[in-house]
Amino acid sequence: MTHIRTRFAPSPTGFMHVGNLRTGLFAYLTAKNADGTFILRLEDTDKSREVEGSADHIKECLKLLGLQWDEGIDIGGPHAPYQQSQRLEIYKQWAQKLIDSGRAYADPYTPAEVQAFREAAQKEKRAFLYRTHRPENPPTWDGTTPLRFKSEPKAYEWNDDVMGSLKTGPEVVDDFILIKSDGYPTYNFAHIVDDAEMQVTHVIRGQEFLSSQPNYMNLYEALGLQAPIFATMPHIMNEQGNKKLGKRDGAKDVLDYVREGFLPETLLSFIATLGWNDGTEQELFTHAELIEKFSLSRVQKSGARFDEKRLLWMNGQFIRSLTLEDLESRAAAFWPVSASSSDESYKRRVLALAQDRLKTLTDLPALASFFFDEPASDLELITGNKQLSKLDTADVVQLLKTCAAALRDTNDWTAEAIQQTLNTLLETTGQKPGTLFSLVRIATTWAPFSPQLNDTLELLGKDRSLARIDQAATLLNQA
RNA sequence: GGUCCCGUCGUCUAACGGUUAGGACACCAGGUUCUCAUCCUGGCAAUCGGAGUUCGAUUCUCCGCGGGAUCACCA
Repeated sequence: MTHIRTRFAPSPTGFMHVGNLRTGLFAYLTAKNADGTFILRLEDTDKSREVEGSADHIKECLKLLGLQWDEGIDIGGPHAPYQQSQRLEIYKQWAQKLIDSGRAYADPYTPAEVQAFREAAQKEKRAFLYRTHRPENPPTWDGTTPLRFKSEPKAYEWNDDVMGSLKTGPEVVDDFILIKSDGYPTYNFAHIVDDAEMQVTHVIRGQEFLSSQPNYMNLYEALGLQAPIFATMPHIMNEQGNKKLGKRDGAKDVLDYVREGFLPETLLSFIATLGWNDGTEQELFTHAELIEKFSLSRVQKSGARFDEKRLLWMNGQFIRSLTLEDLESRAAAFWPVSASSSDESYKRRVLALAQDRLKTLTDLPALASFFFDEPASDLELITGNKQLSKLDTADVVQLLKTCAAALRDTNDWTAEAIQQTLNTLLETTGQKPGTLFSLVRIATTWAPFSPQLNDTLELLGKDRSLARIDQAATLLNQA
């Protein structure tokens, strides 16, 4: 069994979205499932598109999901450097091999001239092929013009670990640029050199590269290299399902999801199951389970649509699976400002009541602010209530006073004792739970929804609960 | 337009050529002495079309149709 080595090789041209990250995740899982090596390489060969801070962003995203690389930028390794802009000499050496063997030549055309060829082809509704314009006596390459690969077109048939058996005709193989006129290699050249030097065994990448695959195989042959195993990931489609997920149209920064209260565990499980399943009916996976169960052969061939509803559900599931202590540390950044003066044990009790209700951590303020702030009263909650609107205002006030009195006499202020009192009130007042409980709930929280009444009152405390009920009675009297 | 890939409920998906085509999300209905959730129960809902191979095709082949990708001195 050969030692599996995979790599994730993003370019630092902006933020990562779930599509990018999934490619990285599957490369990571392929390696880790086989006790292999996961490499992080930075493909920064296009200086004009480079975005400041992207490299840090990429590393942050990987670390967030626990995708620690074994070799790569920052940490180095036996094939350092892992940043392409620092490997220019290596590409030049490999390029020289191709020049020497007559498989690379200086491209004498200006960009405008190539563009003219392209447009002519387009006009005739043909695919553009550079090699039909290949110069007969190209000048010696001096590094000021692009260096092109001289292809040897042929048909290919190969196996892809995800897509299965694939084949193409010779018409798709073309001469492509190896080294740009600025001295940097193209992706097409650099990644092949690096994968060979770094002994990458499995090349895992998105479907957008499928059509250039024959070119790569032609280059492998020209370089005398054995091609690695290929695994092509299907696209993740946008919410409408009509386009590959991309930054231009709505794809979100992965870190934005964290800012919006999604757990890293959710993101990991969600991204993994977008196009992969383990063949059982399991829906949620931990990091360890993914490593254990992942296999490329169970990756879907067709594109999967990004479904935010499912993400939301999954996040709720993971939130509920956390211990209270864990949830508390995750929630730290999401409390309403009014909670800042509250102590940790109180906040923890609030969380215990909110845990079942959270879909994202950003829901916290809406769910719990009345535990910290005095809520603004909203009589609409009473007048718009189906049960309560049947009663006269005077009756409602009287009811509140009766409740306040009974609760005031409740000495042991626990959820159990409060429930006892509330049950007794049901009997003495003859009201239905839907009327009585709703009234007290609204009077003490002024929220459209809240945790169970006895738990809410217990946590608010006796004094605060009674004060709010009294105030509600006063307010209604004035209305 | 050329080339390549893909095609099971609305969505994500399961099904050695033999299943009443299964699960999950979403949605709908009911239950859990109050709201909102959670949780539980039930419901709705799919093999793109046509040929062929076969005793038998979601599954294999071909032709359509539909969707996507690609055709850069971007990756």
